Parts: sequence; C-alpha cells; structure tokens
Amino acid sequence: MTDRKDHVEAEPEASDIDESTRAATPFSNLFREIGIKMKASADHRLKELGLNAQQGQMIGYIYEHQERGVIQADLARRFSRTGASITSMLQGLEKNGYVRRRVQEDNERQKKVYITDKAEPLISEFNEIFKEAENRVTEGMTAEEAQTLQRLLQKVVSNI
Amino acid sequence: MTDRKDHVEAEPEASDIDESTRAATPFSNLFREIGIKMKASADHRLKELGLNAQQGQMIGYIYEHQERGVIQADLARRFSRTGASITSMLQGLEKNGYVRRRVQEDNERQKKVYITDKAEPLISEFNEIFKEAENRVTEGMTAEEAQTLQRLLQKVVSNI
DNA sequence: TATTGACAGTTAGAGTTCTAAGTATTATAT
DNA sequence: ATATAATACTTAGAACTCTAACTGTCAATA
Repeated sequence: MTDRKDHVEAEPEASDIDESTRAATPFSNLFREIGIKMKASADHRLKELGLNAQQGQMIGYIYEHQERGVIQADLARRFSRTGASITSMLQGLEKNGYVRRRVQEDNERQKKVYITDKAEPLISEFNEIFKEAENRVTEGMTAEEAQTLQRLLQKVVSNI
Repeated sequence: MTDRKDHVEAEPEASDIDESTRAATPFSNLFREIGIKMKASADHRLKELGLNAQQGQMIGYIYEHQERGVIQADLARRFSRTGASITSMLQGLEKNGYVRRRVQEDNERQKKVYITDKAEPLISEFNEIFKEAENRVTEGMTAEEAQTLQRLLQKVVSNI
C-alpha cells in the first residue's frame, strides 16, 4: 500500500516488474528466474511432506536406481555437487530415516545407498508433484512450440 | 578408467549421460542443468576477483540502481531472497569493503545500500563476464531461434 | 612386492540460505 | 490519542554448500 519509492530522489520511475525483458542479459535473467520459481514451487509442495526439493529429487533418484546400485559418487555426479555435500545431505536423510547406507563388500571404499520403508510411500507423491511442475512449464504452448523449446534448451546445455 | 558399474547386479546398462533427454521430466532437468552450469561458469570467472556469482550480481544491481536508492527489501525482492539472507550477504560484502549501508533519515527502518570505491572498478569486468555468458547461451542459433527461445522462456516464466 | 597414485568418503570451517522470533519504526484504525 | 498492524531489519539456530585437508582402500607400475 505504501509507496516505497517515496524518498529522496523520488523520480516517477516505471515499475520494476519484467525487468528481465529490458536488461542487457535477458537469458541469464530468465533462466535465473525460472530456476528460482521452479525450486520455490517444488519446495512449497514438498514442504507438506517435511522435505525440500533437493531431498525429494535425491530420494526419487535413489529409488529409481537402487537396484542397479547407487553410491555417493553417483549422486555427486548426477546432482553436480561435491562429495562433501552428498555426505552432508545423506547424513541428514539418514538421521531422519529416509535412506540407509551400507559399505560395499567387494569395494570397501564405496557405500551403497538405499531408500527405507519410510520413504517408499512418498515416491508416488513426488512423481505427481514433479509431473505437475513439468506440465505447467509448457502450458498454453502448442506441441510444436514445446518441442522447439526442448530442442533449443538442449542446445543451450551443450553451449554452456 | 575403472568401471564403476562393476558390482553386484552388473547389468550392461547404457551410460548415464544425457539422461535428461530420456527422463519423464525433461524440462525440469534441462532447467536444473542449465542453472547449475551457468552458476558454475560465472563462479569460475568471478573467482579471480574473490567473489561469487551472487555477490557479483548483487554489486552490479546496486551499482545500477544506487542513484535511485536501493534498500535491502529491494534486493530481497529482486533476488527472491528473504530479508535475513540479504542481511547476511550484505554483512559479508560490507566486512570485505564492497558496500556500505546508511540508515535513511526520512525512514529510520530502512537502510540504503551503496557501492564503495573498492567495488567500482570491478563493475566493467562483471559486465563483460555476464555478457560473455549471455552470448554463449545462443551460440550456434540463428537470430530467429534466439528470439523464439526468449519468447518461449518468457511464457514459461508466466506459467510457473 | 613395495611404492605411488587414484578413488570414496569424512571432517572442519566458512558462507549462504532458510524459518522463527525479536526490536524498532512508521502507518492505520478506533 | 492510543492501540493495532505493517514494514525493515537483525539475530539465532539449522541445513546445504563449498574448499581443503584427512583417512582408508584399491589399482597401476616399477
């Protein structure tokens, strides 16, 4: 309600919204904004389950791959995090009873990671939440536009 | 060199790379990957200056807007962070001499934020680094493709 | 076989982020 | 005019992240 611009150099400026369309770095700003919003959205939904987005993704990934065997280094690669970060995250998830870790018999350097019974019933909810987020991205686009977007994003990935 | 898949359920699986193209949530994965890569790239470049990407963006934003007057709540809005995060970040930047803060005379709740002389010479380097990153995004695209990408990304922003 | 190097994971310490609770100031309403 | 609410910022405590240094295990090689 109050006008926060009502101070010293009170110039009648345009609103700040949609700044990314005027900036010299529109793509950086767009990607940053999208990342923030998607994370916020996922965090909001997963909060009911007592987890955050990163934890949800990690549990989902472990679930999908645990039969093949997942070690911490796999998670570090997959989520572009350092080994120390993975240790910290898994310690948290283990403390709260969502995962367990077991040293490999054939290679004692490695620890394999598994989902617990406590985490299993959450998987289907995760999938639903992530699928909803996925669908919202392309809302109001034609199938062709969505396909073009995906193709161009893949190009961006290979560029950077 | 070693085959890290050489353990218990040793199935001859396809490699993990490019998983985002097969996943059920290609857009989420693409955006996550792009975000991680862009941040890593910016961090790497700004490291020579003793700063990280977030600090660089914040200093740049303050520089661009300090004549109009920037208070902490503006930064929180702009960067989608809580007030507490901004306090913490600015305490760090202030300790290292990049910004200074001054309580407003006409509203003692607010603190205006300014760039110091120490930070000023870095601005042009920031701009160059961010512009390079921006250009790399659309490398190998036609002007029309880049325009399409920007348009679709704006649609994504409004969708989520 | 013994050394050397690579790999997997941990810890310690620092920075960033969050939530929750708090102080102080300003605006609104009764 | 006084009480209430909204705003701006800070602090405390926790979680996640990083780098650097460390332990322990396995692989390569001389």
